[in-house]
Amino acid sequence: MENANIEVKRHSCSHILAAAVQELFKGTKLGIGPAIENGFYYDFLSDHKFTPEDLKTIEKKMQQIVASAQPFVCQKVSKAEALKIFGDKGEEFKVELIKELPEDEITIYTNGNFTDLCRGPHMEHTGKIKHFKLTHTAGAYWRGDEKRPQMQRIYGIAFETKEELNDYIKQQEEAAKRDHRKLGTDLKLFFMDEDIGPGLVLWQPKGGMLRKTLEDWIRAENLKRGYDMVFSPHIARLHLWQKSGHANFYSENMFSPIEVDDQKYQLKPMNCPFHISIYNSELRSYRDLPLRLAELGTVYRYERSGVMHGLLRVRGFTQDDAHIFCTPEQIESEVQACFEFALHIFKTFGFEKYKVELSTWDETKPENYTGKAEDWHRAQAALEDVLKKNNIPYTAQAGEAAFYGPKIDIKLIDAIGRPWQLSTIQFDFNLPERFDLTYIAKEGRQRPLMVHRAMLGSIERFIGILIEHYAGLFPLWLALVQAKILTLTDEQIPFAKELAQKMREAGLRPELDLRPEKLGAKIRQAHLEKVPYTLVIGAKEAQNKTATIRLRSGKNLEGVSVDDLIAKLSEEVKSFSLKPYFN
RNA sequence: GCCGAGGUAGCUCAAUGGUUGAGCAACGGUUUUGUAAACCGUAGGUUGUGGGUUCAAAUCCCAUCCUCGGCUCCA
Repeated sequence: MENANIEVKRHSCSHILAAAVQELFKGTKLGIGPAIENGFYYDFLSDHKFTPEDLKTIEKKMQQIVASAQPFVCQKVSKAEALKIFGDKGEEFKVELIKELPEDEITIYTNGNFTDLCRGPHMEHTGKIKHFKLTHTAGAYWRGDEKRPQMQRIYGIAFETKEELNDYIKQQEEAAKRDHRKLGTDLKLFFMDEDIGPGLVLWQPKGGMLRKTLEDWIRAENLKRGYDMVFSPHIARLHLWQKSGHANFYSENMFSPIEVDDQKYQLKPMNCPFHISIYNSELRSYRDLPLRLAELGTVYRYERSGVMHGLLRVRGFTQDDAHIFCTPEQIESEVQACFEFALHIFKTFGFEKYKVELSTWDETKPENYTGKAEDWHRAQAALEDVLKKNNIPYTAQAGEAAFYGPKIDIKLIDAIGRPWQLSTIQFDFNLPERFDLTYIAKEGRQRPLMVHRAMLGSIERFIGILIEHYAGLFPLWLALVQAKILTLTDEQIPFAKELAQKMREAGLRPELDLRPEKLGAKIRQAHLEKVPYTLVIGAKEAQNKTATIRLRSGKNLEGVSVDDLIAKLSEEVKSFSLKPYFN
């Protein structure tokens, strides 16, 4: 009830915004202005460039419209009348929309001097909307088509109460604090260098440790599940990509070829053709299947310059890629295993907010796809089945499959609510044909099915998401530095070093802070570095071979014996626990 | 790629046409310290890069690179 109401209010807000803009900037043409999550926007075409100062002026004008409590008047008009009304005003975009409306009767809403094409409903008058704020402007193509004119979009937020509005603003500020780009700099994890190039990541030692830990883990998980680890080069003859078809249908996303000895080589945008070559390097029997080839494969893709985003969208990244070659009978169990793998990952890292999408073909246009209809049906049924069996809510996206096969995608929501794709399980009916993959079965030569899958998606993106998910407070097994050992005076240096060595020997990652600083300063430093456990070593501790553990919460545990400390920490690491053992 | 906003010390920011500055970090010294910042000092910059206007440019203009917010596209 309340929700429906706020939607209406947000939508009314966009009308008030448009009214204010048209009054302040004569000749501004209107695009569309819907309600969105948390607010609204309106698209405008104007010679004037809207600045942040303009937003303040527009907001003031909006407040005036609110104060004058103009009624929203709904009128039903014929299509012809509507075309005349908006045509006379020169609202070419509205005219285009009206022409496409199937109905003959069209509703328009008027408040004050402002009239807009609109399905409604609205509040009874403009005075009902109080708690809104214009936030930012952006460019947006008319109807999302980059060949059409680009308009200026003004975004705003709107809530029922002032408290909700302020809470939202505060929440956005909190989210900004856990932005992985900010934490990446603060915690010295990674950075980009102008001299190296956009979308190309440099990992500093702390970020490198995090990455190595994650990579070791995912390798081990792959091996547990019957994958074989392979390696492949970063470039290959352009010929390979012509054979695979990438040079044709994927060229927009590829770096230009490199010429060597009159031969063209291509930086790899994908790992598939390499794994296929490995498959083809031996004569395969049905007994070899399923064959699961996995690689942390670094790929390079040309991303348009405006789309890079920290670690979440880069030009060079490492996929935890694998290709499964199997018989038709093995599809169900392989898909099930992949999906369980994905769920295991999400559970391990404590991800709860994600959405699953099933993309299938458009049954009416089989000519747009490669592969046999029976393979499509079987694969799609297997994908759908596994989602149903596991009771996973999902969005079915008919017609969204790639031309080469159906897929399941899992997207995670970042700190400010944007979705990012991580896991994907895709069938590929194209490459086995192109590379003439076969295996020998009782019935003779058969074509294997191929499943392409990435679980983390890419190491870069996954770490970006992890940083935001934990706000930099990594669980012990992933923590760059697991315990920071602080000495009170120089007297304790030998014991501190001994403790650090014992921890290292147990496979833990300690770091020493032996500076002649006050304890408070060292504590503060360790806190800012978001170290899970801070170990304070004074005369007492050195004498008794103990440590005082300061937790992230600020709580202290005194007199913990070195052996107990190491045993518990090792246990915590081994269990991949999301909760600290000492708390 | 497109629209818009930006780029000043390692980090966060100040300086609106008139000698680039502060805090933190770094370095040197003093302090040997019990739970979120000890004190004094030193060094650090071709203001992203290239060009132009001007007696004079971080500041104005042009180009270019990079970053950010979106659009479009995607792991």
